[in-house]
Amino acid sequence: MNLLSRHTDYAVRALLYMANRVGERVSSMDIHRDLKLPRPFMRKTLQVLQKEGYLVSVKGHKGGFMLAMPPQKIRLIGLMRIFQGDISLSDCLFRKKLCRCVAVCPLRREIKSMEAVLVDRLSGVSLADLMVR
Amino acid sequence: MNLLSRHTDYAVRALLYMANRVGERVSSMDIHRDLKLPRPFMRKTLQVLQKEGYLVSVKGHKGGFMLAMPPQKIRLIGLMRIFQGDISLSDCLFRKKLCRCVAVCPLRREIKSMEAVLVDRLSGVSLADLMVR
DNA sequence: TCTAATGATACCATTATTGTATCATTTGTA
DNA sequence: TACAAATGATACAATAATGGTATCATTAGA
Ligand code: FES
Ligand code: FES
Repeated sequence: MNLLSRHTDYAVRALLYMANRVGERVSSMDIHRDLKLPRPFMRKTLQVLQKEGYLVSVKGHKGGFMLAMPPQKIRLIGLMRIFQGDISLSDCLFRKKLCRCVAVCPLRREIKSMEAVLVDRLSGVSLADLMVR
Repeated sequence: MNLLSRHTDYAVRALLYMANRVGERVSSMDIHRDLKLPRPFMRKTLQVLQKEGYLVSVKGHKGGFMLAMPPQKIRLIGLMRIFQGDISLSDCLFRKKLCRCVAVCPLRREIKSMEAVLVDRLSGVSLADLMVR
């Protein structure tokens, strides 16, 4: 099971890269060169991060990106939500609900429990945590 | 996030249907008629269930399927494993690992914890549980 | 003014999932 | 015995999600 999409994956890597170069302007070219991520695709990732307020961008020659907030504030769950939508498991695991009334569903408590744990664990992870490796 | 594939979904529905008709032979046509599942596709689902030992099949005229075990023994996690493979979150959430050495990864404990909860919760759910709705 | 960068967007490719069709084989029944 | 109704096996097709490329306009430093 794949919890992260490429966009999320690349976002973390790119942000991590920039977190290690605070103060510098980092271009998509830099990241591409050093991290070997497919440039045009990852460029879109960065643009989204900029729109979402995670990055500050400077256009033009010698332009590039910089973190818009400290690594402690960037949390994995936030990035996942941006690129993969809400990680809710919804009311029912099935495509069309199985039980007459969701309120009586014997699976509901399990579903909510799983959901809570996932969100909780992922919320606990910040970019800063990943820097200390 | 979608935890169940169509095959798993259909498997549960079909098995549930049969669990309510113990002793009878249920054909794919019956299920199709009553549950409105796409027949050729769901037929494959049934064939897999047969191969995996969940169903006994009888070929020929008036043939069909029957549960090969009591509903208490059929667990959601088992069906998921068959149709969707292991639900392991693997060692690293990322496509290529982020950390020098997985052993030092700060995410590992979270990953394992999430995995354990998922498997645990899903293991707790049997077909019998879903019948009482 | 040239060049190297981002912004925006349209398009393409790949893969996974979902679904259909077909034919061989089996078996109850008229 | 022939027919019909079922599964077994398998190949094929459609769809959707994901991943990736290309292009052009705009911006700004040298
Ligand atoms: S409503 Fe979905 S399993 Fe009960
Ligand atoms: S090895 Fe994957 S995040 Fe650490």
